[in-house]
Amino acid sequence: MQKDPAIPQFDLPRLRIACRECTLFQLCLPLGVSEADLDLLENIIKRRRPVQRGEYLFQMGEPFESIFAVRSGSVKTYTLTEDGREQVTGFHLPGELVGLDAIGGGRHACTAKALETTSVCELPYNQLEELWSRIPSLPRQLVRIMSKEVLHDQTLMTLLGKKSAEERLASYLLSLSTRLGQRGFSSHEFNLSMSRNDIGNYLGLAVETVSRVFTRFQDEKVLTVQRRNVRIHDLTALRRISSYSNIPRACPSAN
Amino acid sequence: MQKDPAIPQFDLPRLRIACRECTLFQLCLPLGVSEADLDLLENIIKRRRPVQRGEYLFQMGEPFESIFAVRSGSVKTYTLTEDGREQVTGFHLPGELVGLDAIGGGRHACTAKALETTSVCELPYNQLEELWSRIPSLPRQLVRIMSKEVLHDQTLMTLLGKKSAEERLASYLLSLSTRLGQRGFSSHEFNLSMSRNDIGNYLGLAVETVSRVFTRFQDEKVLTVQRRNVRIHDLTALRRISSYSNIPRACPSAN
DNA sequence: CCTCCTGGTTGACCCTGATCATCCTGCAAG
DNA sequence: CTTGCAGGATGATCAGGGTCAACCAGGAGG
Repeated sequence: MQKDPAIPQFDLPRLRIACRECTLFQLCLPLGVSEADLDLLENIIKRRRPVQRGEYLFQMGEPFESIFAVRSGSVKTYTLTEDGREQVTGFHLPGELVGLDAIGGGRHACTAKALETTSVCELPYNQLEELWSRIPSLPRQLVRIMSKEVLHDQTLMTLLGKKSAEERLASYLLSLSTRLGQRGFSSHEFNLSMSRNDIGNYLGLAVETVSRVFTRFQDEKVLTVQRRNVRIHDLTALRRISSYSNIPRACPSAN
Repeated sequence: MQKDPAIPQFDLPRLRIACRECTLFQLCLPLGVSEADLDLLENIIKRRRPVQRGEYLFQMGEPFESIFAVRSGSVKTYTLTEDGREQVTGFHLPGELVGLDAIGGGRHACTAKALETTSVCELPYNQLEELWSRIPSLPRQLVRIMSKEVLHDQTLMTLLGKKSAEERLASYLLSLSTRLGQRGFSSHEFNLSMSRNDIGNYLGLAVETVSRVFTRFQDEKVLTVQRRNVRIHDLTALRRISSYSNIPRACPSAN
């Protein structure tokens, strides 16, 4: 536990990393914003002290104020179903935006919780909107990001509707692998910041099934896993498993 | 089959319904656009001749040019998976936008096919973007709509990941019922424009299961269904079924 | 060092829903 | 009227993965 007051000399410079120096520049909202306009954008960004594991960025039902960009660490978002159970809606890595689903409703539709020590940039949405007229690439990029989000969700729907347990976990690991790779981390060895419980919840599987499939993958020499550490040995195999090729009997080719 | 050339006196006035007279105004993109700016928007809208059942608005892989607003009828969108099978990603009713998932990628990520005779407004996206500087409420409304789309997809993920066959179909019918209601149609009797096949595909169920659940609902006097016609008798029951209340044993309340 | 506790693994069993096969129904074309 | 056919319904069987129960491993705290 740290003290609340400002922590001046040490943390401040670390927190003040400018967008133009940020390694995530290419993956984040500022993409396409000109050098000159970047200052305008940076002025509204609130850079927070790192969020500790288990702490919230925001909670479901809270009035919507800001969207957040993950700078380092990872965040899980989840909703509560009518009967109070958790539904994990996503895991967010550095460069990804969190809170987009709240723009339309005015309140947060999900809760965002840090899975590990995480730092984020907070973008007050009202101020962001005000910049749109001066930086037209800003709304354009936001819409593009949201479009990709929709696309991603559709992939997930296919996964949940059509894929087997093995296909789901393989797809999931591949997604993590490529996303981590794009961010400069190793794409064949990494630590899972989320529990088996979260993974299962996200993939529509029971924890036990996640465990079993992990061991099956291990038996087949596709990867090694011990606790949260994953080492992928055979990326090709993983890809083969993930794109499900259950022999379609006669290709019904619905109308 | 009609001739290609203009069809002047009869069709033109019907096709030229202005946004301000459109019953879908409240549900569509122009919401929030001022009376004065509406003309600017209308100038870029291409109103097409009705699309016949089975015809395409666009197909997967085509370069992205426009988004579409459904004016009447209905549209299904679907992608093809690696092995050539169909994955239905959504059904679109009047007032809803189609093609949003292509903005980020430059090509259409899904195919949009009319389920019945359908009329749409085509909005060339480049021109739409150019209007943003003059009509700031336009990008704001678009982002809001996309945010709701993301939200909707998340609900669907829950459905696919956690709900039983009965819960899925009940949720689906309720969604249709309310959406049709909002558009001035009856919310307790309607015709399904999509086949059992499409429904099953969308909900992650086999056709046979959809059939069986329909008959089960009928046995329980929740609704009557013959072929495509659905009459809901007990909306409350349907709601009860849809919000799954499988007694959670001990509420694992994952961390 | 022992204890507790959370998160993870493994085994036994069962149930929901997929698959396969057959049949039914309404409709369009000849 | 007959034929053909797509879409839909229904029954029998089977399996993937959920559920329950027990067990294990590592880290925190006394």
